[in-house]
Amino acid sequence: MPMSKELPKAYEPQNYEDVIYKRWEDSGFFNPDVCVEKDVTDVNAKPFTIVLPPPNVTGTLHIGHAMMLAIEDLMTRYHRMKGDKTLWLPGTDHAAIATQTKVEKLLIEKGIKDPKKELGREKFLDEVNKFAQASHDTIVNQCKKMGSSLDWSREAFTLDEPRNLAVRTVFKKMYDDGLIYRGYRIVNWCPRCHSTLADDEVEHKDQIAKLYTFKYSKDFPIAIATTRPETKLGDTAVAVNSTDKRYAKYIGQEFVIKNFANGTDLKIKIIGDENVDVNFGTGAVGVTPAHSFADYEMYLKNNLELISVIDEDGKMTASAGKNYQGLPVKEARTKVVEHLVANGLLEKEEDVSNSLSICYRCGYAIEPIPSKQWFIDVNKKFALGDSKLNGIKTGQQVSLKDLMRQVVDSGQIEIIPERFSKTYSHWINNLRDWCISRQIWYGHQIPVWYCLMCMDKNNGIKEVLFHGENFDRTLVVGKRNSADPIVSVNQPDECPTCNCADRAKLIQDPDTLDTWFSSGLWTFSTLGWPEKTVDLQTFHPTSVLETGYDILFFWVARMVLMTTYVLGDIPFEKVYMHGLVRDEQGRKMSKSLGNVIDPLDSIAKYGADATRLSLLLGNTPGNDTRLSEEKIAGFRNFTNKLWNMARFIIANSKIKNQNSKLQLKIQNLTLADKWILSRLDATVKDVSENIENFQFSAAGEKLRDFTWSELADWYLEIAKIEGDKEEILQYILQTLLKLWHPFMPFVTEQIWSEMFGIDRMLMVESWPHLVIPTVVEESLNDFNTIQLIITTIRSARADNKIEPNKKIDATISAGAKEKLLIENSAIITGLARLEKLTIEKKAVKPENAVALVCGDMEIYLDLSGAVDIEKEKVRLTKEVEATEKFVTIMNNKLANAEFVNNAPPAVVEKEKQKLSDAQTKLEKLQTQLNNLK
RNA sequence: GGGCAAUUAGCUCAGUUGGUUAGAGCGUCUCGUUUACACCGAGAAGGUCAUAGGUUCGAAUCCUAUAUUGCCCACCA
Repeated sequence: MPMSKELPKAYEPQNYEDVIYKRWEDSGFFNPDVCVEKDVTDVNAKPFTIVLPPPNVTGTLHIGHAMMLAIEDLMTRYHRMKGDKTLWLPGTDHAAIATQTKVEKLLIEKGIKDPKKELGREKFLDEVNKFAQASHDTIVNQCKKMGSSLDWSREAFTLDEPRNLAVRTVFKKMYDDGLIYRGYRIVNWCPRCHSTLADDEVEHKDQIAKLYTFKYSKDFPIAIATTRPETKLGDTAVAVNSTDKRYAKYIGQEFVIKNFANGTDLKIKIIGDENVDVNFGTGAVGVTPAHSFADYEMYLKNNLELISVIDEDGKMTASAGKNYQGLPVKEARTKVVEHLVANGLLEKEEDVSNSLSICYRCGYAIEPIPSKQWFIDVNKKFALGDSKLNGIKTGQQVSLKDLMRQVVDSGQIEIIPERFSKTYSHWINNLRDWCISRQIWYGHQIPVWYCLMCMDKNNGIKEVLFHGENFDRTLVVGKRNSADPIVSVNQPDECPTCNCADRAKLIQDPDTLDTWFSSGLWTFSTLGWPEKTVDLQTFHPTSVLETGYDILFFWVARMVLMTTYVLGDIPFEKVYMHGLVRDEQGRKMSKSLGNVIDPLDSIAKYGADATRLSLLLGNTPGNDTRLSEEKIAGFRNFTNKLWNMARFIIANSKIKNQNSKLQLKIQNLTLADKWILSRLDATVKDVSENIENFQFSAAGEKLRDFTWSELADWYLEIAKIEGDKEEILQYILQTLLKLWHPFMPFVTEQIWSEMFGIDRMLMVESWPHLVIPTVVEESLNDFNTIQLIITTIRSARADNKIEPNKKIDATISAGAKEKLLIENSAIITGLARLEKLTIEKKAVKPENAVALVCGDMEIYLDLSGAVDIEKEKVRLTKEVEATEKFVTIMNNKLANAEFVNNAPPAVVEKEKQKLSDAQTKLEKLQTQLNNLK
């Protein structure tokens, strides 16, 4: 492959990106089983695994996903180059409620009024699957556009057959261990989604509500306050604090209110409860066991009656009386209030702020209603099988909560940033049993069957068994004598109780599982569990789980729960949490605000590399970050800068380096060479460390600073002056491309291929190591001296408005540094644009020269009368003042015995050096100032 | 109501265990078509690190209050 020396002047990402991705993919190197011949072959290659947090198949990826992909690809590419056996495993999530809701909406827009009813379960699911497939394809394409080096051969879906088997297997195991149970209790119900929600799927929105204070009837002795008068039709008690002198005497009494609010009769028992706040409202609470979690607790404690007055559609039930039956809650509220007013029962109506519970998927108000549902018991103790958990023995009695808490407390799982560990612990402490059944069709159907034969032989107890539109809602069946349903991984052939083998009599629970049940298994279900696969053995526990802090509870905690329970092991060693991507004003990006940055647009306009950099740099772990188009454009500029640096180096290189096994000759290096190499080494070291420590932004910033401010601004310019640098420039460029590759894979790979052809891919090159055995501290200082001289002269030129093209003469009085300056005078002359440079040991000020202080040297510039003496005086005076101030501060500091005695000697020594430097400088400045006068 | 965070240059943010005369990018100003790059180069201006106390030889950094902002959790009816 001949070297192309004519690279285009500007880097145009769209000309290369797709081609490069295809080349990567075709190479097979995304798959860790495909080996690469490495310079250093590590037979014991360490596995490094990340599972991709599966994006929901509800649509397309947003910029937050792009950030996730950028960070994970960075880690993946870094570890791959380091020689680890690196797997980044892709997949998508069926996102049950979200996807079903979305498809329903789309079908309604298409003109189907009630999609579920009109299509039926099977046809409706066909529609959902079609949508999910299309969405999946878009997502995969977007991942590729971002340059994600995912191993597509292992792709998984939370609802595919292998994952379904994992779900069924875990369900059965949990049921057998007594951790899954079916119970009748208050659940969060979304009347719009027609399903239960887990506690953490409920969001809270602050609102101003009306608080009504009233009595049930004229004869009732206690007034109560409520924001939901319509629920009072289901009240069965009034709770007061037993220490409350006003009401204590009533505790234990029962009152009957005839035809409350023209609805129904109420039987109210007065109970004492310590949780009632004497100072809020009237100090008395109407207890509605069926529609309040708190009241439900009182119901259990006090053996009250439970009357359900709101149904699954958010409408009043028959129990509320026939005047209310079928009314939406808001209308019922109005009606109750009207009654209270009309009968003089309302004592007060005031505005209070409280929080409204809403569904996190659709925003609709949640109703707490009693319902029979499946739950996971998080407090029940069970014997843990094989334990690889720190501090928990095999066979030990533990609860799921114990497991979740222990692995983080013990440090076996590290959460980054650390503060999220606290949030996590707090959440676990407040965790209640997890309601896992959902009354929707899209998802893993619960692996439970009921035998109709057994149920027919009922003992007279009736209950509504199932929910759901399509299921016969009037199906009222008896409780089986044997209370246990049939829980099985696969459809049972016969009923173990009555032995009937008629499959038609065995009906499966129509409900599906919470989507997080299946995503909780993600780290091991994707690796083939419940089969004992090589993948599972090799890649589990995974190394890092990288995700947004917004799903710490939903997902991260659930994975910890499931994995510790099922495998007795942790799902991942580290959790790295990134923040949200916001717009330039700090607002959330949303379609309605029109402030969305679509990653695909950004890639099309600025390239995938620039898009990635804008998401990787300038932020810190766990903190939200603001993104603007200007920021992305800035990084586009940088990719172009790198391109042009490479263009320059390649164009000036005579070396046809086909194998890149470049042996740098460390002898015969100039000062600048030593400097840049030691800076490069330091950069390699810093960048590696930063990446290992999850400081991706810091890593990228250091790399950028090296690339732009040191390599481009200084060394490349020096290389033009000193010449004969092909070898070292090649070395630097190659190393630099490797370092940048995890951040911006496309442009680096493209440059690499311009140098070596397409047969050798940068993606699988070895991560660079250090070349200079020891850091040459002296070289660094010496080079800094040269830099300082050049900047000082440049600055003086600018201050005195010397034309950039006009060359001037300079004399440097250098003392001990004379030799150094003579050796590097070409650099100084070139970069400071000098005609003639004279270096002397002793200061002799030429005629018409302006004098500058530069460290412990003096510089005289022949500006041929261009100097503005007055301006120069002002400048010098300012500098004298600043230096004087500093000298004073340092003098005081060093005169302070306590500082000298207490501070570490190294610090004191450093301060002394600073002072003496400053004093030398001050003397010279003052002399110069005096000379001007 | 409880908890967590943030408050540093005009803007966006760094500042890793207390030892800096407090940094970067963008923006601003001045100058510039030097054959890698105007998606560029050179130079410059700009901050009493929210406020008030305290600890310390030494505080942007640790502690205590206060203010403002954001987020999370929570059954005050």
